[in-house]
Amino acid sequence: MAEEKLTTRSENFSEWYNQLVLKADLADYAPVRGCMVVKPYGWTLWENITAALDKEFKATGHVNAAFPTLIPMSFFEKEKAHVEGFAPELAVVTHGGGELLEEPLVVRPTSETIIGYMYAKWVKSWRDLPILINQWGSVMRWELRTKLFLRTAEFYWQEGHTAHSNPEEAKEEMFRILDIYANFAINEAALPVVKGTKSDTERFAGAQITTSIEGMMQDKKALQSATSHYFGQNFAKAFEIQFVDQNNTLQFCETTSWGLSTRMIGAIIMTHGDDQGLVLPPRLAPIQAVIVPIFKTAEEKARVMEVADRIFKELKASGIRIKMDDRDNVSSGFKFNDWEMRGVPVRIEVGPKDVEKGSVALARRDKPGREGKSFVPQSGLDSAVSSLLVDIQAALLKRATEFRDSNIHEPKDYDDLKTIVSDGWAFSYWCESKECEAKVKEDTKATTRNIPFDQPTETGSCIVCGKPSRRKVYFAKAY
RNA sequence: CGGGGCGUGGCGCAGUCCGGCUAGCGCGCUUGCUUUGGGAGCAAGAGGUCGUAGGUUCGAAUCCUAUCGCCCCGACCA
Repeated sequence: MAEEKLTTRSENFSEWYNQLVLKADLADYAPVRGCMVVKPYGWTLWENITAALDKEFKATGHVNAAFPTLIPMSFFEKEKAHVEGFAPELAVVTHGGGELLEEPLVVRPTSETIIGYMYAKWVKSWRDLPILINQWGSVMRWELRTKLFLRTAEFYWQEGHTAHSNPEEAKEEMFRILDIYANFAINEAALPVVKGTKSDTERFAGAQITTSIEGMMQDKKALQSATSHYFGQNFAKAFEIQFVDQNNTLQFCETTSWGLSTRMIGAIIMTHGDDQGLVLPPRLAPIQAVIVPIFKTAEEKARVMEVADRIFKELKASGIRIKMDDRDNVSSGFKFNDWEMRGVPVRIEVGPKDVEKGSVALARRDKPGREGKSFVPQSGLDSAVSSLLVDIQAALLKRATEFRDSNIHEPKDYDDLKTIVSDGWAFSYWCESKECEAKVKEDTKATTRNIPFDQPTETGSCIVCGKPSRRKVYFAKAY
């Protein structure tokens, strides 16, 4: 329950975020360092996210399965880059049943290895391909610096793992999924994201190509919101995932993996939230509209509740996720603030005056105060609320897109780049060398986020070294 | 891992330097009455091995030793 004012975003963005997560009732700190409890309200939001994605995965031919949490340590040593990437953050089980284990077991930080092992068992012929499996679950990475939803030791996600007979099909899969992520982010979460390819240094451990969607948070830092990887034959060779093709030749598979996590919730918070609290996109909000009845006397209560109950039933019947706040131990003013903290898109106030006039007060969460409040007739309220939800969804995307666009700049020279990334994203030509990337990071703490797919046709020169460059990249400080 | 800070009712803190009666305060919680259109008021209550263990002392939240944990700041990560 919300009881006090939030630290404002301008005072301390990080503190604003920490307080908001707790006060909006999304999650709480668990007794184990770096672990979180996702509370029912936060989990319902996650369920709405998973439902939308799961539908798209299935529509594109994927099926769900479950692989074990524990993975033999030796599996990680089979792919060199993979083990080097993940070794520092593995949690390892050394004992079972009171006995020291012969081989330590890793609590999965991601499942490429065990799934690769299983795929090797399952794939014999080109007829077995492609394999398109997704898993919903949690993974563990021993993080040193944690933050609820953005970086916790254990987090929830989906990981898709596919095996194909040729590189074209595998790459197509990688791009198909990235599109699903981007469309989800834009259309469901109202997050304007950029799609692109990661640089060599930012690539996933063991991948040949990593693509990502990147969003800009209100502090102008970038947040990688989902990734889709093409592995080539790296994991197929490490785990001997082989098939006999139509010409009776033994071939290695081409594999991919892709994931989207509860970090998405962090992106929603930091993109849409304001100083009153959480602001949820209507399509994902656990509660889309809340009714706050207002009355003084028992006689008023009877009249108000009759109308409020009728409205509740009507809106529910029209498919709106609606909540009646009939608590009698807190004031109406408290309820207004409370639901604003939780980010409910629409509030419907019903008081004695509304009963007389046949109206209600509608307040939209994306425009706090008087500006977002209007008085509408009770008749036809279901369609009024439905269209308001659509308006809010669109307004959130528009606002976030304008914010992002007004904070991406093209630097004239290297000094200009330094200035830009101190408070925004820089978009510029880059020669794609590790050296220039490292120099920017050292000078500014900004990293390359991704190289967007949409590129100008003409070439340019690297913003760091001046060498001829084919593509532009986003530089930004990132979470 | 390096640097800084903190452990006292559910939460936020005071008290610790300089040991002393029954460990306080705010918020929240319970009950009752009055309230309710932007974070209500009054009254009466419940709730604490002072992180843990050991030591010094007539007496320890306070002094000593050890230990555990958490938060913040610096190198990797969805």
